[in-house]
Order: sequence, then C-alpha cells, then structure tokens
Amino acid sequence: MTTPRVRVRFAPSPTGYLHVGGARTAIFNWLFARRMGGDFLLRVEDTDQARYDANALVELIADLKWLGLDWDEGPEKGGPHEPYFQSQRLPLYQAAARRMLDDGHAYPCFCTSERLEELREQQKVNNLPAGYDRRCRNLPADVAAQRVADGEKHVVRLKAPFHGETVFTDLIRGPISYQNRVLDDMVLLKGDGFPTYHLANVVDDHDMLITHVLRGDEWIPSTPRHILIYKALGYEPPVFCHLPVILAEGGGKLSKRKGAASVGDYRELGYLPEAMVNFLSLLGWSPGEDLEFMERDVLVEKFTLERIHPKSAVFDEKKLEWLNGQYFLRRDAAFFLPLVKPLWAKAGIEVDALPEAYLLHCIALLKDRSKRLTDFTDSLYFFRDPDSYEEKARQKQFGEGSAPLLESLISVIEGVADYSAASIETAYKAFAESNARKVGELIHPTRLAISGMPYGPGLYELMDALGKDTVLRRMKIAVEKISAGF
RNA sequence: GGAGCGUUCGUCUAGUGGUUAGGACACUGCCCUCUCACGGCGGUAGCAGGGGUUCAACUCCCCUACGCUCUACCA
Repeated sequence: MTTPRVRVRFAPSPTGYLHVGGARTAIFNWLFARRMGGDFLLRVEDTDQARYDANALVELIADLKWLGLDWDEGPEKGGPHEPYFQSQRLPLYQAAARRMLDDGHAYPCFCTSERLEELREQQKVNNLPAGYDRRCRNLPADVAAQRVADGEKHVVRLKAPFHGETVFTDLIRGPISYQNRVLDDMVLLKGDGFPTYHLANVVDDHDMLITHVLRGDEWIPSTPRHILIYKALGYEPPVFCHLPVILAEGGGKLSKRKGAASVGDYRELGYLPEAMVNFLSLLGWSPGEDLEFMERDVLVEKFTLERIHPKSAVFDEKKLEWLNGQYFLRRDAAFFLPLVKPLWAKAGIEVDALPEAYLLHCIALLKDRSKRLTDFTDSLYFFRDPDSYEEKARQKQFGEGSAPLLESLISVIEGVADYSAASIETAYKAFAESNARKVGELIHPTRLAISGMPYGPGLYELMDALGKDTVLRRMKIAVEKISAGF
C-alpha cells in the first residue's frame, strides 16, 4: 500500500474577516502541504444562508493572497473536484443523506425549533445533559415516510449509538475518546435542504481526498460525531490534527476592541506578510532549535506536524514588532518603495513628483530604524520643513545661546565647498575643535532645526540627503523662531 | 450541569527519568555611538499544587486547582 499524496484544505466560512486564528490554521495547512509536496485546497463553507456575506469572501481571498498562501485547488483556480463552494454542492450532501436514510443510519425529524428550544430550557433548568431527546427516532418508519411524502418540513438526523465509545487519534494529542451516550442525534440536513457543517465537511473531505484535517481545537468535541458520519457512509476518516487557539494578552479572545484581531488589522498597522507568517508559525510550533527568524522557504523546510504542541498561545505584539523589524533590516530599499509610496502619498506628499532615487535614499536611511511601515510616515521632514519642534528636545536644545550657535553653523555649512556627508562632518569637527565644544553640542540643535525631531538617521547623512539649500533654509527658520520665542 | 482539551520565566518556546532547566520577546545594567534604532556583553524572572512510581522526576501515573472549548436546523 502506498501512502496517498498529502491533501489538506483550509475551509473558512465567509461570515466575517479573516482573524489571526484562522490565518494560523491556513498557514499550518499551507506549510504542511508545501513541506510534503502535497496539495493545499481552499474550500468555501457557505452553507449558512443567514450569515452569508459576499464581501467577506472577497476580503478573505485578498488576505490569504497577501499572506502569500496560494492554493492548488479552489475558488479562482478551479480543480478536479469543482465546485469548491459548498452552496453549489447541495445534491452531493442530499445524496449522502438519502443514503444514510436508506441504510437506516439516519431518520427524518419533524420537531420544530420552538420545541427544541423548550427542550433545551428544560434540560438547563433541571441540570440535565443537553441534547436532542430523540423523539422522532421512534416514529414508525411508514408514518415518517408518509409525513415526508406529504411535504412536511423536517430535518435529517443521524442515528447515534446509545452505548460504547467513539475513539479517534489526534496527531498532537493522542487518543481522545467520547462515550457515545453523550453524543446526541445531530442534524445532517437542515430544514432548508442545506447540510450542516458536519455533513458537508465529511462528504467534501472524502470527495476531495483530504488526508489530514488541520483545524481549530474548538472542533474536537465535534470530531467523534464526524467519525460517526464517516462510519455511516462507509468512509475512511482522515488524520485529525487540532490546533490550539490564539489568545489576546491577558487571556481571552483576540478582538478588535483589544487592538487588532484580523489579518487586515495587522496589515494596516504596518506589518509585513512575511513577518506575520513567521510570527504566527511560532505560535504553537517551533523548529526545535534556537531559530526564530525564518523566511518562508526555511519555514517550509522545517515544518512538521509532530512539533505542533497543544497549548494555546498568547499573541505578543511586541514580538511581532521585533520580528517585523528583523525583516526591515534584511530587505533593501527597493523592496519598500512600492509599500511606502502610498503611505507617503496618503500623508499628503506628492511622491510621484519626486525623483525615485531620492525616495529610495530616504527609505534606506529610515528602514533600519523602523519596525513598522507606518513608521515611515513619522519622518515627513524629508519632504517638507518642520512646522514644529518636538517639545522636550526644543527646551533642551533651543535655549540660551543656541541662536548664535546655529548662525555660526550656518556659516560653517555655507563654507562647505564640496557638500557631502563626509565634508560636512569634517567641517563640523573642525568647528567644534576650534570652539572647544563637543560635536554633540552641534549635532543635536542642528538635527532639531532641520528635522524637528530629536532622533533619526545619522546627522551628516541626513544633511546630505536634504541638500544644502534645504538645510540652510531650515536652520535660518529655526534661528528666527528661537529669536522670536516661538 | 455535563463532556473534552490544556498548564515550563510576564509572553513565545527548548526539554521525552539524572541539565547549573537552554533560547527569544519584553524589562533592565554596561559597551558601541551625534540621537534613535541595530549590534555586543551581563542581570531579574519559570517547571500550578498535592499525592504516588522510581536510586532519581519538569519529564510517567492519579487527584485537586485554574484556564479554555463544546454542549444550535452557526461554523
């Protein structure tokens, strides 16, 4: 017997944005498929008519693409198991339900949602285990058949066994067993003819030859029910691997209210997709060596399901930020140009009117000291004169005697013949020496005058980048403002 | 209420009977330095608790506590 080709899927329900937990599930599936040389499929589980949101799918696909997760089969791509939208596969589920009905593994249930709700309430009040009481399971077959034939609205339920236990092996948790008596008769086909998640999932995973199911661990309690469906249909279940959840700082779910929760949120905060993938991979998985910065290809090479561990993890944005910064250090300016241009444009800079070489130069000076793309918009002094000076620095640098000092420095700069970072440095050092001052005493006021900020790129490089005219103009403006008391 | 899953520094993790319990982020001291960042060298800080098993438990078993999830004609 040969081992079948690995096939995994990410099967989101398009009911909202792609949150980081879902993204991590997608990443692990993708990583595993790529590592094993298998297939990664995208399947849309749109069986909930009430919660369907057409826009969610568009964004979901955009987010997956942004993360760099490509699928081998699925929406936009097609494949041998089309369609990849569950809403377009209804006949398949209905046929499966039909078969289970015919084989005596399922039965029609005519109980109304009102009755079920009441039942649940009763069970809750009396502290009884929840679950369907199986009233319709006892209906004589001919009676039930007649009611169905008469067109009475009904659902189809699975006949779960009363005794024994259902066991499955989770790849990262080992064997997990459930007493069958706690498994009630779940709904397979809803009143509107649509399948429930459980039925659709089993039918599709089987039809699409899925070998490994990697999904969130909230599905663990549903897994024995799925096993029951596999059995009823005579199918071989895939390998199950339940992924731990991702929590917010301080515990609890990640939410917009706590800052950010979706992939889109983090994109807007200025994180790179590669940093996001790297970071999320490290939540619940590690390569087993002291290695954290891993480019996509390294991740693929190192990834194994066996090294996923079951503990839920807290999303530490500080660490994401650090990792993002590591990518900033390693990418060149050209990489950032298309990413940063729109941000500068949004901040009101006419980027298209500026020479690309200048923009690249600015990026080169900034990227190593930035952690997020949004940091680039803190340094608009590259494009326009500062309209204010950072308050604390102003008090420190623009005090008594700073106006005359700046005026002297203006002369120094004017006297620099071959204007460049090196020649400015030489001139500044010479001035400092002949005036018995430390260069730092020159540098800090100059920096504040030309950038408005107390920190930034090396001063000489900054002066060089801005150009002599701009530097002199800004120095003069500073002198005026200091003299005028701001 | 029931069922299931989980528990190593604040956080992410390494660790599979014998380790000074290792790394990273964060915090912090020093160095580098024109600032900021980067980088280098240090520091603080952890096996949830209790029973076993064993010559020996972070590692194996049981119990408790705590956290999370499910308990829908939602996924």
